[in-house]
This record gives sequence, C-alpha cells and structure tokens, in this order.
Amino acid sequence: MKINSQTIAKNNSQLKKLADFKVGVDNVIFSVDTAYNRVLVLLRKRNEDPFNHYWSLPGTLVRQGESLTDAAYRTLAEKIQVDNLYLEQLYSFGDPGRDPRENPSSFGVRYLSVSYFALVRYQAAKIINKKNYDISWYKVTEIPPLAFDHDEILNYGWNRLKNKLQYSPIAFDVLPPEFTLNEVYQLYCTILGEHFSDYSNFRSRLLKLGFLSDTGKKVCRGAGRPASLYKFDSEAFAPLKDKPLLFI
Amino acid sequence: MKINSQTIAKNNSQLKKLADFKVGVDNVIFSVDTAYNRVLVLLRKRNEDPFNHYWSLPGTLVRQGESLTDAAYRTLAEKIQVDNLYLEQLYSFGDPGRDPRENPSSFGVRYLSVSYFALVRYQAAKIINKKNYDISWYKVTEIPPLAFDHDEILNYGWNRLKNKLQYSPIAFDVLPPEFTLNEVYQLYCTILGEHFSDYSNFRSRLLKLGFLSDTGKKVCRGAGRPASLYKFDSEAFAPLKDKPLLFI
DNA sequence: ACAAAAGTGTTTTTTATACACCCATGC
DNA sequence: GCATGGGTGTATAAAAAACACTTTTGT
Repeated sequence: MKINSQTIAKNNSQLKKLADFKVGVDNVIFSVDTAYNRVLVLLRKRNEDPFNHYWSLPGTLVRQGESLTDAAYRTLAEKIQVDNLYLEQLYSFGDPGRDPRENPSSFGVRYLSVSYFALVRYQAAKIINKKNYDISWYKVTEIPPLAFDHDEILNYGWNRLKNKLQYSPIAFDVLPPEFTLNEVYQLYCTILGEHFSDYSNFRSRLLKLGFLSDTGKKVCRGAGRPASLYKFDSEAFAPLKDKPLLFI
Repeated sequence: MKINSQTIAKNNSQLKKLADFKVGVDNVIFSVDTAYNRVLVLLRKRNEDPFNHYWSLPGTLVRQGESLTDAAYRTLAEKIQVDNLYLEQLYSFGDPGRDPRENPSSFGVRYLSVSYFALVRYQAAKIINKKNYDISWYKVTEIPPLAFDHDEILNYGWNRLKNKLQYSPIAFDVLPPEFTLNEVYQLYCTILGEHFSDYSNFRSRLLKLGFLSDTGKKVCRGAGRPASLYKFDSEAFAPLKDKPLLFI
C-alpha cells in the first residue's frame, strides 16, 4: 500500500475540528441448520428512517457506561434467546457518509459501527418477536439488499466465519455439550462446502488433536450403527490455545 | 463463551442515555532493522495530561470529515516520512474507563480507540522531530510502561504482525522494489525468530509460489557469490489472493 | 438379508525437514 | 587457496488425500 498524494494534501489543510461520534454495535449473527445444510444470518427489518423497511443487521447504539461487548450481547439478547454462543469483534466502520443521518448542519456528528460476529446454535435459538418489527433468519446465500453498509459488514463476517472455523474450536461453542463426530462434520460441511475434506480423514485428524473425549455413550439416529457421543475437553485444549492449529 | 447473568441483569436496567464518543486512532507502527536483527515500534512521549511523560502509541483524534484510515495516515505522516508501507485496522478499544479524561460529570463522553497496525521500511523511515515531544523507535522486546491501554494494543499488533507475515505478502510492501532472497529471509527471521525454517527450504517454498521473478541482475554484498535480485510480481500474485496461503 | 450409518485401516501422493554439496566472489 | 555467502539437490520423515473395508444397527 502506498501513501497517495491526496492523503498528504488533506493532511496539510487545517480542518482541526474534532468529530463527535455516536458509536453503534452491529452484529453478524450466524447459525447453522445442518438438517437443511444451510448457513443462516439473523436480520431485522427496520421500521424507522433512514432505510425504513430495509433489512439490516441487528444493532444498537452504545449507552453511557456500557462496554462495546455488553452492547453486542444486549442486542443479541433482545432478538433471540440462546444458550451458548461464540462472539468476537469484527471490524469498525466509521468513514464519513456511511450513515445518512450525518449531515453538515448537525455539527459533524458521525456514526461509527463496531461490528461483532456471533455464532449461535440454531436448534437452541428462539426468536423474540415483539412489537412491529420483524426478525428473521436468512440464508447467507440469499440476502436481500441491506441498509447502510451492512452488506459489506455481513460479507466481512462471513469470511471471518469460514476462516475462524479452520483454526479455532468455535464449532464446539455451538454444538450441544455432547455430540457425534458426524454432527461436527455436518457443521463443517455446511459452512465450508462438502469438498473440504473426506469424512474419515476429518475424523482421524480431529481425534488426533486430542481434545475430544469419548463419553462412552452411544446414540442412534434412525438406521445404521450407533454413534459415540464425544465432548470437548477444554483442559486438553488449553495447551493448544494460541498455537497455529488447523482443524480441517 | 456463555452469556452470563450479569449481562442479562444489566440489560434490564433501563439506562437508555446514549454515550457520546470522541474517536481516536492509535497506530502500532513496526519496522524491522535486519542489520541488528530487531523489530522496532514507534513510540511517542506524551507532553500533556493524562499520562504526562509516559510513552504512548502515536495517535490522534478523528476530525470532522476525516475517515479513520486518513486519520491513521495523518498520524503516521506527522511522525515519520516513509515511502512504502503496509497498513490495516487492528481492533477497537472502547470500554468505559479506558481513558481517565472520561468522568461522570462530563455527560458520559467516552474515548474510543480504533487501532491500526503498520509496517514500514526501517531504512527509508525518517523521524520528524519537531516541537518538544519525543518520537523514538523502541525494540519490541524492551517496551517501557505505556499510557492508557496501549500495552494491550501493542501486544495485539505484535501478534497480528507475526501471524500476518505467515500467510500474507506484507513483507514485500516493506522491502525495496528489488531484493535478494536472503533479505526476505532475514526479515522473516527477525520477526519470527531464527528457528522458523531452514534457509534453503524457505527459499524453495517461496519460489515455488511463483510470484517472485528473477530480474537477472546480480548484487554483491561483501564476500561471497553475488545474489540474484528478485521482484514481487503482483500480477502473478493476484490469483493467489484470498487463498489460505502459507509463506513459511 | 440388506441398507444405512459408524468407524478402522491401507495405499498413494504430497509436503516438510534436515542436511550435504556445488558455485561464484573477495581477499 | 580458502573463507564467505549464494544456490541446488537429495534422502528421510511426516502429513494429506483417496478409498477400501469392517462393524453395528433398523427394517
């Protein structure tokens, strides 16, 4: 990346007045419906200007005394009930003009969005539907036009999800406490596509990492041999933390 | 990660007043002095409260009409002259209480820091020393106590540098246009430590990726056989972009 | 018995690692 | 010649990929 001359020129012009910001948090909330083999994103239909009637990412403005993470959790808790989830900060979008509420007459108030990325368990997530705004899961492949720059934020989150899955154990935050290896495989297939790995290779690599322990319990899913239930052993995972680890 | 009950409790208490933010940009600016085998960070000594006389990351508050990236470039350009550099957003720190200038009587004005991570070429970087504040390179292994939460930000940036180097061609943004393979190797050694890879293996892996082209020119560095000068071929790299690529 | 799903093992290919060795230059 | 750094090749070990095969259930 190079410093361009425009940047330098802008630096020299003395527009020293500081911008005032409202800071919002926008969440890209994913869930995985392995039964139908699809990744879903939680969207909210706006019922106020700007972008009235557009779909958008669930978000909120940060309140006095509230941390960014708390604001992200609050938004999430207002829209859905979940048990476990994975949540992390994504990226901050704050360029002038990204929110139409900014206008020259409003003393330069700007809207900065700190985006968060969440992965929740689809089966355990219950949408809280109150008042007259709509909340709904959308397939990540069929997203309607979104308000503001939320398309860009969503895309950023979608890339993060696919990458994170490969070197971080976020899948186990979103699986039930006890799960079959096939359930793990289905989750990976749904997010990364079916061609990422053969089941038997995936299986042996995952077990060799040594942080999944066999509970001894068996479970039947219709026909076929009963599957072993495994659980995530966070103690066994601890030493692997911060290591450049690949799960697939 | 689990939703804890404190979060829920906080949600229900209705403290609906929005926070007002000043948004700052803090830069973790790295350079690599391969001659002395050390990674350096640019620090600035504060000459105002809070944290007067502490060292800190070079930063600035965002002005009206200014994008976050522009603010990052402006800070950089005020402190050092560089030719090429790599710059990307790191993380946003905005929890209440991170800046002592926040106080209950100031109507909840908060200070949010959007941090950026930069890598510049040490040999080409000239420090601009004006007025009475000090700017200096510090070895990343010998950082003094920093103002605010800048230790945490620096640590975050240092991890990003080490990771990014392994799957992204940021090294070539900071090398001269034509370079020897040994110069690339030295850069990697300095940042990742000498034990990351054998030189001959590093060399063949890098060349096999196919985006370095031999200029045919030779250069002598004291004794020994003259080395070939290579250059980064961005056209050949283009198809590799967005691929999960490892350079070491 | 047979289909379906779980689980194991084996072969082949590719990639990583650790070196040994040759090449071109300065002194 | 010989030390020095540049550059190539090779043997070995490890890991990834492809796929054949066995085990245990439901029907």
